Amino acid sequence: MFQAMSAAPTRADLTKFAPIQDECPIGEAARASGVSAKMIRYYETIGLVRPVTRSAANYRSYDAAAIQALRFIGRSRALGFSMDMISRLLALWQDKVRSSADVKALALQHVGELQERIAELQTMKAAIEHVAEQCHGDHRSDCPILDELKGPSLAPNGGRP
Amino acid sequence: MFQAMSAAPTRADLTKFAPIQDECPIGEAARASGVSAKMIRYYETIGLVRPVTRSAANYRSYDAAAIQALRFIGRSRALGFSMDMISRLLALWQDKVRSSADVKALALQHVGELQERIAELQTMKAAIEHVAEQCHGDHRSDCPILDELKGPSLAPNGGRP
DNA sequence: ATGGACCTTTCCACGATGGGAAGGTCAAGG
DNA sequence: CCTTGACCTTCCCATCGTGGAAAGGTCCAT
Repeated sequence: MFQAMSAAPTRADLTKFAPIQDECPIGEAARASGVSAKMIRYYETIGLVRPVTRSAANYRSYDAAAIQALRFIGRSRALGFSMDMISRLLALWQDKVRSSADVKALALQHVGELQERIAELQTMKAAIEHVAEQCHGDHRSDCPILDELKGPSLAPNGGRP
Repeated sequence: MFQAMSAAPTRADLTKFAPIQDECPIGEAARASGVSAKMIRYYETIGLVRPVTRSAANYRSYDAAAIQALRFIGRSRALGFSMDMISRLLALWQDKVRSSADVKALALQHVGELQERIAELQTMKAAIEHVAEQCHGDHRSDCPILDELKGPSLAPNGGRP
């Protein structure tokens, strides 16, 4: 990569990033995609994105397509998709003959998982709010919140009547 | 610990757990508290709970108070409290002269954090549901969900008119 | 005395992210 | 030409809470 020169290439020519193809180093790709350089490298090591070409100085070089893939990942992360799902979404995205049904199924699965987590958190919140309501919340030490956390007191006689 | 014997103790006496004090090894404490043995050891290493006494064979020995503390932690975890908050809750619990106001403040802070996370997840969920609604979800490949993830297409002229 | 259930420590892994060190490279300006 | 500062590279470590597994010691019942 990095251009096929007809004359003998100078050192600068070899190490520079080719503006012809809109290639840029990782920092710029990070800014353009909203994904940190750290994460871009990480996504590469776990195989979420394909390794990009390197400059003569071993710098990663990103073209517009690579940057768009990173942006795709970034937005997917922001919507809470797991790495695993993102990997599948990326595959669908790049598959010209995908069915939108497959994409929708993934999205709805994620919605379901989000709803599950929301319900869990709401259950926690409601439980805490419930006991907190009954806590006078003043200088006194007795506290239904701590009683709730302590759990059912162990019957001293072992439960026998 | 493990009893002060008046006569010369036999080896069995030294290694056995004292039933007088209701002391038990970690497995039983785990069953009794609902916290895994693994986690009990972890809580000890991070200083969340005080190291318990050991038998002559170096086995951890839990009494009723220790088990109740573990149960307290387990229930707090189940309500989503962070280790840090649990540490403060434990301190309040064991503080005879606490103010219930302090407990309530912690609880309400946690409620606020839960609400924040719930709102985040709900935002994600709503965004996905919104685009998913517009996806026909059939054999065709064009898909507003992927369009959303892809993000705003880069203007080919760089945004200039 | 043997076997199986238990205990001990230590190390590794996850998912996703950040921090930092040590060393190479690039571009601009003196 | 050389320096400087911004950038790149790899590698290691930490997070948080949990689990798994290895390697070795103990306990108890048969």
